[in-house]
Amino acid sequence: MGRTPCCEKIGLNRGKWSAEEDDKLVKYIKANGEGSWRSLPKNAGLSLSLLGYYWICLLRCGKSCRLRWINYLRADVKRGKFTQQEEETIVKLHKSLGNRWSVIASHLPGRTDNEIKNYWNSHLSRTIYRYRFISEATLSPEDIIKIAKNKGRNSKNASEQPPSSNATTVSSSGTNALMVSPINDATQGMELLEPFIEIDDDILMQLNHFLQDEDDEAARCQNDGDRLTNTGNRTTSEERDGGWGSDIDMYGCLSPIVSFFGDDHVMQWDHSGAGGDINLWDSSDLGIQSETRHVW
DNA sequence: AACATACTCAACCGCCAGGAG
DNA sequence: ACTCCTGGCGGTTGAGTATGT
Repeated sequence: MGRTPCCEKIGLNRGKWSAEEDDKLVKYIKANGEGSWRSLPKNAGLSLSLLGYYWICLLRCGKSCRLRWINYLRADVKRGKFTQQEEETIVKLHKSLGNRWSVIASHLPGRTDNEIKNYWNSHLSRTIYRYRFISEATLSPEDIIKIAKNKGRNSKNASEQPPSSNATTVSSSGTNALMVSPINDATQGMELLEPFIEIDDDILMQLNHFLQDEDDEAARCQNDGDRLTNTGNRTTSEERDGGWGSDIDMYGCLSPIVSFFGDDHVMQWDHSGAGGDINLWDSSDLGIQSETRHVW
């Protein structure tokens, strides 16, 4: 015999909770305490409705009652916008704990796991993935939050403040061999709305190899006495490779996978599967300029 | 003004662990 | 030892809303 469901699927009252239902639930729990969720709907009177001449049975599921109480009706539930400190705590804890929302919530008094999960999914996660390459090495929680606030459908709005530029410049040394200019260079006037996908480790590795190759090539060019134009602490790519260079600025996951922002153009790359080629194209140039690179 | 698109978040779903019998 | 029940958790959905075109 299989498990009986927590509640009957037929005759359930679903959807938004009415003020009347909230009132009944609060009064019942204040009188009888939490627990016994299965029997609570009936005991609390969250079950009977008069329809014409008939009493009909529309039970709230016990789990639904529990969720409503825990997430919204409890006296100690804090509502409203997350503070800067709370956001930083979420980012830090998520980095170490992952999607263990209840544990994260235990560090944020008054916040529920559901609320934190929603906030993460709608505000912070996309930023993390878009800026994964940068964030893993260089972005502080504060920067991630600032970027998250700067993104969204209003991202074209010039009144929005770009994120801070400190701590976002990395040298071209290191595993990723990236030279990243200050974030605000890239976010100004940029559309950050494209759908994202998570970059898996395989893609990461391939991209890292690709970037390493590019960096090596740049080093060879310098050794060979190629004339490179330096702008501040980075080098433009325009004078070599016909525009495809290693000293590129990478800012995240534009569709389909990731984009690079050079000095005045956007480069995207497409991934054709495990190993093989990636296709680069300059999306800021309507005349499709593309190049295929073998990366494995 | 109307429509399309993107975003938010309350609520639901299925799974799992632990306890009771 | 086994079954069943309950509470708890994380993932997902979809209605409502905001914003862009």
